[in-house]
Amino acid sequence: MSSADITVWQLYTRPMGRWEPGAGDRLREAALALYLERGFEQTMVVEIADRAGVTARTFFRYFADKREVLFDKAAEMAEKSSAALEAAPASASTLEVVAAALDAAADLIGSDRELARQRHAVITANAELRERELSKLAHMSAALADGLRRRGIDDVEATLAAETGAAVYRVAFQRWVDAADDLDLRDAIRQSFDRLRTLTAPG
Amino acid sequence: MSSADITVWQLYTRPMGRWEPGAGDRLREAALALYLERGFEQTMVVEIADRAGVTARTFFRYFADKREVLFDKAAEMAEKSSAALEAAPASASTLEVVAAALDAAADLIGSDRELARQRHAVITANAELRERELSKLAHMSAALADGLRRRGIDDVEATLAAETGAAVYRVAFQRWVDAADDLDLRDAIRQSFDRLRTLTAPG
DNA sequence: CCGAGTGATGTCAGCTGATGACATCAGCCT
DNA sequence: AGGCTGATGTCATCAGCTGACATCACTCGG
Repeated sequence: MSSADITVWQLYTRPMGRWEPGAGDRLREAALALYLERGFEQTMVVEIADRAGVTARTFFRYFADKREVLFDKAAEMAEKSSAALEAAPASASTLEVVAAALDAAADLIGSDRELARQRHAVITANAELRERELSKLAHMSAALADGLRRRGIDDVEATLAAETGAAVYRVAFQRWVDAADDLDLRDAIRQSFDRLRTLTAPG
Repeated sequence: MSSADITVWQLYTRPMGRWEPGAGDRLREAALALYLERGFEQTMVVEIADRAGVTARTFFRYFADKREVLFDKAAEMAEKSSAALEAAPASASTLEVVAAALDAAADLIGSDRELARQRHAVITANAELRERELSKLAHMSAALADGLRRRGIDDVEATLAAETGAAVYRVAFQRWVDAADDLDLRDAIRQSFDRLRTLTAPG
């Protein structure tokens, strides 16, 4: 790294240690900012790394690929919702359990809609990122299905319930992001579930 | 291309024309065979091209990327199911229309289970390919939702019905591929729909 | 207080996927 | 015959990604 590449944090906030801590967070912030400014494809990994004050090699030590920098918190979401599913009362119906899991997921990202909007704008603008998002949601769905099976629900019903839950979440999230008023994400999920029941009800 | 790279078809079946026709099909076959033999990541594009008797540059003229060679027929599936949706009687309920669309899709791939199994084995073995498959299914779901909206169904219900249909299809396809007996894909879809109705029914 | 060990990072070399620019040439059309 | 077209080959180049190894501030036991 040449001296011309020294960034602001290096000049002003170098308290101790050989490197500034929090490289992962700096990379996440830098990536989101650049993806917003210039688009995902037009942003090179070395540029993200430069803005974060590290090398491209370090980027790939934190994130498996250029997309993952926007998604690595999704694992946490899957864990929390699985835990909520585990904690649901035994008396709850399959869909009630799924609803509880989605509520827990909503708690995690429902608090900062502006951040969610930025992320969503970047992701919807690029096919590779849309693919990765689908993949993460599918992973969450698979985790939920596993949890349901552990509750003794048979395989087909578990898979179907989890996939349906994912569909409900997708619809609710979209509505929440698009909403002009201050809609609560959990309310959107509940309403989405109600629509599903209407849809599949006879008549 | 050196003479050492000349493949069998070039030696024996060169009837006329500068190049053997059907390069796209040859590339599809070569790719599936190699992905099965050695795995997706371990197969290089140049190897697929060699087996098909073309160069890697030609591979990328037929397919946008290394994954797409397994998926470019999915567009046809989306078209056929959209057409079936269009053709459904006006009296049909939302879910009945979706079911008709899925039936049309099933017609396209339900006839060759062995091919479907090979493709499925390759795809499930690799994360990038699973991502792409989700992406294709999402594309089909979006097309179905569009068709439903054109029928006057409101946005949320259309999206929800299409996503639910995709979930039903996913479950049915998995069961069909795993089945030991000669299950019909369309029957599997119908049964999957029945399970959904049971699931969302009160009680 | 010193020397070995640790861990995060840098440096370097290299492979593979992917793309643009241009050349080639069989077959077709006039 | 001669030019046009379209599919393909050739070449150069870049960006994503990875393995191997070096570096060096910090830590900890002696």
